[in-house]
Amino acid sequence: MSEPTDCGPSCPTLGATGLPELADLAVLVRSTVADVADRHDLTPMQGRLLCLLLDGPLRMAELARRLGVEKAALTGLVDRAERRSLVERRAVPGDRRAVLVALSDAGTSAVSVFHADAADALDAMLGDLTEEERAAFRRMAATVVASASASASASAVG
Amino acid sequence: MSEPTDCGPSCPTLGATGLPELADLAVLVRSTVADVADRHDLTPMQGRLLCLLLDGPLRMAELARRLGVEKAALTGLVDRAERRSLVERRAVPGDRRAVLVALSDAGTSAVSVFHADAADALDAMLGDLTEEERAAFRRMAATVVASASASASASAVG
DNA sequence: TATTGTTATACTCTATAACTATA
DNA sequence: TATAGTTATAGAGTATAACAATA
Repeated sequence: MSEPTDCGPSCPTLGATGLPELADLAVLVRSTVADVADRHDLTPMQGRLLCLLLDGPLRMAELARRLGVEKAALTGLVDRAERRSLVERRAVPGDRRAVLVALSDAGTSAVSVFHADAADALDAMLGDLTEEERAAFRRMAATVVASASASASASAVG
Repeated sequence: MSEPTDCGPSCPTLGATGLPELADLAVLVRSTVADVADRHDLTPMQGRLLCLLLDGPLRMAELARRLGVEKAALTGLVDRAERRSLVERRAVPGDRRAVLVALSDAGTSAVSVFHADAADALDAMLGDLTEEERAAFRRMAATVVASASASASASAVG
């Protein structure tokens, strides 16, 4: 009989989901954010979409790129968000093919409370770590995300 | 005009997805695991399902609980995995209502390579951290996940 | 011709409610 | 009656391919 969990000295321990700690953490973060979104009557994806628009309107193509979905999928996401009056489509002066997606007033209100609550919930998730650990953890998370973005850009260029 | 990203001294910086570092990290982990699953012709959810069965067969109810989905949703997940010959439904001696879900031979092969590749990919994701940082990071991730599981059990009991 | 976005289609994942079979 | 699981239904999210309009 094989022993699936005994895969060598560097084998990541099987956690709650049978995957490495990092995968378990991601599942936990996801469900935490999903709960917050749910309390604000948003889907998790709508939460992400609205958060991306906090800094200003974006074109469909750019939004799709940042969300990591195909443009055809984004059409549906924006359709549903627009139907719920969270965002609006605007024309781009000078290019009649393009579409700018912007937060509506309702979307702006919704996303500010959602963003604050999500940040609080994720903060609370780290409650068992010391202040120093939390800071280190966030810094390392940011490092990892940044280096991943960097290699993504690099492979897109090269 | 409001400045959505300026929400006070403890405001988590808007990252790649407009959410805190932890949310960005979760998105990154998710997409990394999804890529690995895709290379093995699995959906990410099938990957999780199979990993949970690595330690042995589980009942539908227990599997649903561990995956964090409703039992009705699990029926579909198991249907599709069974249709692809990754898992099989077995009878539970002594309770003819119950169903045990077990890895098939094909599922066992599939999950071992998937699990190893996912672990490697997540390891590689931490490549920009030092050895000590990686260890600390994994330990903190495990702590956070464990304390979340603990409070989940506590609220289920109390 | 190339680019921007939408439509058409098909799937996975998910929840809720109603149901069947068994305990 | 209570529990284990399925069926029915509806909707979100996703990809691929084909398309329209504009550049």
